[in-house]
Amino acid sequence: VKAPPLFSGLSADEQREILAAARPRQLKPREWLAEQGQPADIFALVQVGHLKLSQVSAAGAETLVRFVGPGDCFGAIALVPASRYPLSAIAVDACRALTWPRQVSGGLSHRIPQLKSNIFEEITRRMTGVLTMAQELATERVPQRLARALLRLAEHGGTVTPGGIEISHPVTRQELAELTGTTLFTVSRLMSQWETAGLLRTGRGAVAILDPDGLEAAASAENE
Amino acid sequence: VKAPPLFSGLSADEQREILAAARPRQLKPREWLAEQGQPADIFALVQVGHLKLSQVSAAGAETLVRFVGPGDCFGAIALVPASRYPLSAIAVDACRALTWPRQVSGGLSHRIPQLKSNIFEEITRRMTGVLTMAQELATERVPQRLARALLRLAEHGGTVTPGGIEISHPVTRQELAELTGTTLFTVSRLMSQWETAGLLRTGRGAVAILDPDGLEAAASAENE
DNA sequence: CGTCTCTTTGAAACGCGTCAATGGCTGTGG
DNA sequence: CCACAGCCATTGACGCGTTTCAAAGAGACG
Repeated sequence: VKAPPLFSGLSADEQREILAAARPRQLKPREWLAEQGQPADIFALVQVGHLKLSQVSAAGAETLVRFVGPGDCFGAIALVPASRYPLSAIAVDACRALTWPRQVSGGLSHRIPQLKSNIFEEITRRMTGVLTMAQELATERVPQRLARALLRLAEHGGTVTPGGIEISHPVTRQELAELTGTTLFTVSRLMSQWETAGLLRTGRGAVAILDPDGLEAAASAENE
Repeated sequence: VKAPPLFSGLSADEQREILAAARPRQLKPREWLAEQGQPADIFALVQVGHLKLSQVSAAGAETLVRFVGPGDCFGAIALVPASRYPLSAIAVDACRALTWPRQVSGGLSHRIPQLKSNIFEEITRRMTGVLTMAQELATERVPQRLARALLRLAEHGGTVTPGGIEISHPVTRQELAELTGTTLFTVSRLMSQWETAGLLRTGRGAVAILDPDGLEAAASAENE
């Protein structure tokens, strides 16, 4: 496990102080770490496993915002007083995370300005990510959005194997659909098409990308 | 002009210090304040007029993210070292804004932690805004997205007149289309439909909402 | 008064959502 | 060890919402 970007620029003493204040937590698959609409109590850093962040609209539609893997943090909004989570965080596999209650994280980020800056930087990174996501939803077609989503998943949390880049956590068609703003049917159709074209391999809840460049081409192609 | 949320919780002295460090700037319509991809040099607070924040994708498609009106700030990313603007800021009408170069805003936010917290809070607010925007793009139909976008514009920067709530800056069909992820044709069709239904009044680059509740109903209706 | 930008409306094509039915993998209990 | 139940995935047919393309009208501005 390498040092997460959250700790960059911090002295060993500071890192120790932060770690000492953390409360480790184990999560079973499908267990909730945060619930949309509830007070934003904790800030968390995932060490092992993956969370999925999803949002349900007033109409009841579910959207998947992103996956949070080892070294990624979640819940920066907990640093803002009296805030509530805009989305829910659910473990997709067995998970270990460090958590800091609001009071503690607030105190730490106050005492260690560099930590606050790191979280600030992380937030702006996330912001540009969400912006490009919105951009794609607004302007691109389903095949391109799906291809890009797969490439991002592979790049962010993929493990390289002889058989291609495997996405290192379970992903269902339904989840890919919620991530790209489409239906599981369309996802299924596109992925079997790509599988016969030799671009990727799929299993139940698993995806491996064989030909990233080919997918990239599918992502930028205007017409099939 | 009332105090912007950016200054909340700051002492008069602190506010004076911040204002003293600002560089006022005048913008003509269509003038650029920031350009996507360029180093994020300045943080800005709009006093008069409106900016539009828009993003162009690699494919050349243009998306409108939001409008920035009096009291709103822009460019929090300038507080992050070596960052670049993820979008462009362009004046839609005559504009006056206070601007702080990166060095200055960085120093101020370092010296005045409350200012940094305010900007942090603003960022998280923007984040949840962009998240619901993505949510809507992913799950809702064009009429609902457009109705909501109009209601938001009216709520955020609308002026109440005897003839309804007017959106206080020029907005073209094209811009509404870029805001909602559709085409100006569809926007035009929907708006003339709503105009004959008595929900709103339109002119060239102007919109006034007559019946917010009616629009709200159109926004939540599953089928027409 | 002419030009440019913004807007309207129509008709046709198509992407993709929707519904329905089937098939396969996984884990569980007899 | 086999059978069942439940979840996940596949595939087809159909219909509707939107985009696309074309062409013309209406304000605004110099």
